[in-house]
Amino acid sequence: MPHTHTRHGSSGDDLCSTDEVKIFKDEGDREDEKISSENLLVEEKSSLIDLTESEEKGNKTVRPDHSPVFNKLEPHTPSFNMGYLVSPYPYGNGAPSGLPVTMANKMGLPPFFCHNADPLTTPPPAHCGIPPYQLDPKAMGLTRPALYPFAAGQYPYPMLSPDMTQVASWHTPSVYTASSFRTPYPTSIPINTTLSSDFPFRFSPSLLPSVHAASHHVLNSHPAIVGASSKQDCGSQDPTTNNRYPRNLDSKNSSNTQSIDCKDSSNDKKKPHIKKPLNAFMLYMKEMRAKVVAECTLKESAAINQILGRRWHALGREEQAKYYELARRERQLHMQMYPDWSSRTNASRGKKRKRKQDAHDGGNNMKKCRARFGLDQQNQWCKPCRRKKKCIRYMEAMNGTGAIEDGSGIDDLGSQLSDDDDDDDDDDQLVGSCGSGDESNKIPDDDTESLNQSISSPGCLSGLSSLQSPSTTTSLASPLNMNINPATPSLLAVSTNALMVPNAEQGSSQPRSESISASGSSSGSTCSISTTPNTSNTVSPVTGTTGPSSSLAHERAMMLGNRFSHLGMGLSHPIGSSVSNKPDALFQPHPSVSKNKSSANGFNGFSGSGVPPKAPAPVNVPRNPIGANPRDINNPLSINQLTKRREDLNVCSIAVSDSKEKSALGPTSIIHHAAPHGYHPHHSLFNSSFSQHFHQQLTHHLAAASNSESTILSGDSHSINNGKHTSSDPPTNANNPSSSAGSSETGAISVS
DNA sequence: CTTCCTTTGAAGGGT
DNA sequence: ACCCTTCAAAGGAAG
Repeated sequence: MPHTHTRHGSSGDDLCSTDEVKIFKDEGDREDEKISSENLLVEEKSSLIDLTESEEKGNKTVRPDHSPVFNKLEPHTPSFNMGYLVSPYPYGNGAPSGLPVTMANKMGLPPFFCHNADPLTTPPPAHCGIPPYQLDPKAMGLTRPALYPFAAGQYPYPMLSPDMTQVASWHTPSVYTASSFRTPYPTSIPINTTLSSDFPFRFSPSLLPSVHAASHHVLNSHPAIVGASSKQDCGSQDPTTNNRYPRNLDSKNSSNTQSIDCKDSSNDKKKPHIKKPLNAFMLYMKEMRAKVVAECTLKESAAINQILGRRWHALGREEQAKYYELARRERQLHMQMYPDWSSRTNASRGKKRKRKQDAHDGGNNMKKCRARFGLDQQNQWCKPCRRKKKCIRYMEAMNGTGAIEDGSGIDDLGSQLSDDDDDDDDDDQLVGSCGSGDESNKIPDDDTESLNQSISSPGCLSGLSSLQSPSTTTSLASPLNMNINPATPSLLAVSTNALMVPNAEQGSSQPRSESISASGSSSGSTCSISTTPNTSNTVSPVTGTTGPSSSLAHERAMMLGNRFSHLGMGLSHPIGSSVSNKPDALFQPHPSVSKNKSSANGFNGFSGSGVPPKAPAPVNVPRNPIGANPRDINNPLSINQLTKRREDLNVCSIAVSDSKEKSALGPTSIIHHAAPHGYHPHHSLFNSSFSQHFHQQLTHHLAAASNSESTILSGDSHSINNGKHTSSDPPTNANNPSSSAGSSETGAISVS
């Protein structure tokens, strides 16, 4: 519900786009009220409302005291709940932790977060073993947790000293030089210094300290502006702007948007690129990214984002509410700062749009590796190609976009198609798995297509995930559910089913077996992953026997390993993880359904299988929000691939694959087996043992599987699922009555 | 050097 | 009203 589909058309008038508030209004507000004593969130909200109203009335300059909250920003006010006296970024690397102290506590931020019990002094979470530096209270004003001392490109995890440097440089413009921090609001905009206090964390991180030390920072640093001043490139530092801060620009941003802007608006240099205010999730991401990076050793943002997305869903409603609140404030502030600004302004960068479209049309290079090396040599494919990200997307584009002119697209399409029929087959299956299937399929597939399209996500994979994602239907905050199968624990299953079914039902030209196989092998998310090429030929996906067999099997095994590792990894919640003090939603048996948090829903899937049957199977287990389900195979494959631990698994999986084929079984068997063991709250344990276990299981299955794969699969899935997930399976099966193998696999997948 | 990837949410435009 | 698209952050990877 966070994103209840309440259209904000009017949002413009109503700055407060109360969407979030509305969202949580029912439950969230109540909860907030409950906890209001703690964090005064309610007050804030109300104050915000007032603020908003008053603001709407037109006084942008006069806002100082509107928000008690902001007033609370007063550095020395430990009680402050929403403001960020401390750098919002717990990590020296600049990852924001916009969480208010109280929030931080709730969210389980590491103790050091509140290190001296003085929020102000809170050192940047030297998460990862880096001892929090001691702040000199005297220096408080000056000192600020190393906010952005590092180059954006760096995630200097062990960032420690930065503080010192930062402190030293605090007053110097250079502070922001390399910072990822955004540019300040243009001074042109009349900003009341008091306003500084009003800045929500995103705006304020650097600003907060400013309350004491330098209000001037405030004036200059609105992150939203990627100012014309930004890079030297444009060379046009806005004269009006304080020169000291022009460099605040995020290097990346500056490079990207900026350059564009500069070129485009070379004429009007002064037009700074005003960025969109960050939404709740973005704020969350910004804050948690570093943490995730540290935990997972991932660096690839895409993968990290996937994890973050899961965590976001796993996040308690309250916590989310806070972020929504922050986001709302930020929007408000942004509105105030730039009354004339509209997203369309930035949207003017239609170029990007065109580019994307072009990409869809012509992404020749998408299959480059494929075309070049062929299926046989997948190991030589580039990583994306292996993941089939683009390929998938491409296919989706083809299918989704009305097959792109079939004939017309012949250039690219034709070439590609011609290039790799094999690939296409694969992709087709992928597509099929994704639900779009062939054009032939697609045509009839209104539903499917709609699904795909509705899924804004570019890739099939993402599509699935997004599909899974409550956001499309429900949000985390929302009681999810909404699904076909409330009971279905597995997003994947759901998504898969949803996508798949239409094809199957519509009697697509393709044999159902294919679609199933695709789903099975790929197991959904797997669209990307498993899209193993061979599936096209195989009657049953499971049968690794057909086709590219060894290499494919090998790769598939790897994929499985990766994915599986991912279960342990990305999702794994490090014990020490700051994500939440409260039992990790992801890995805890479902706390209390009573709590009725959406987040709770998140784990159901996992808990469902992972949690010992003893747990009363929530009858109506809502569908897991995207990523909420740790076992969601759909989740970031890339994550696994990027992870260290993954390597181990890969090795295992590889070995296994060498042993031969049947990787397809992997997912199912593995997952199911894992489940029986029950979920170990200690994810470390889970991880470590998990890989071994995984390997063993996989081996076993490989050995045994040769015979009765389908049988085993179905058996496993059902046996395992019988507890909570059974419900999930049935639909799948029901949907895919056709092939036992498919169903079994699907079921297996659904487990995840 | 630019774009992609990936996530969710907000917002605007189009139908 | 609904759907679709773009953009916001981030940083590695690929083109």
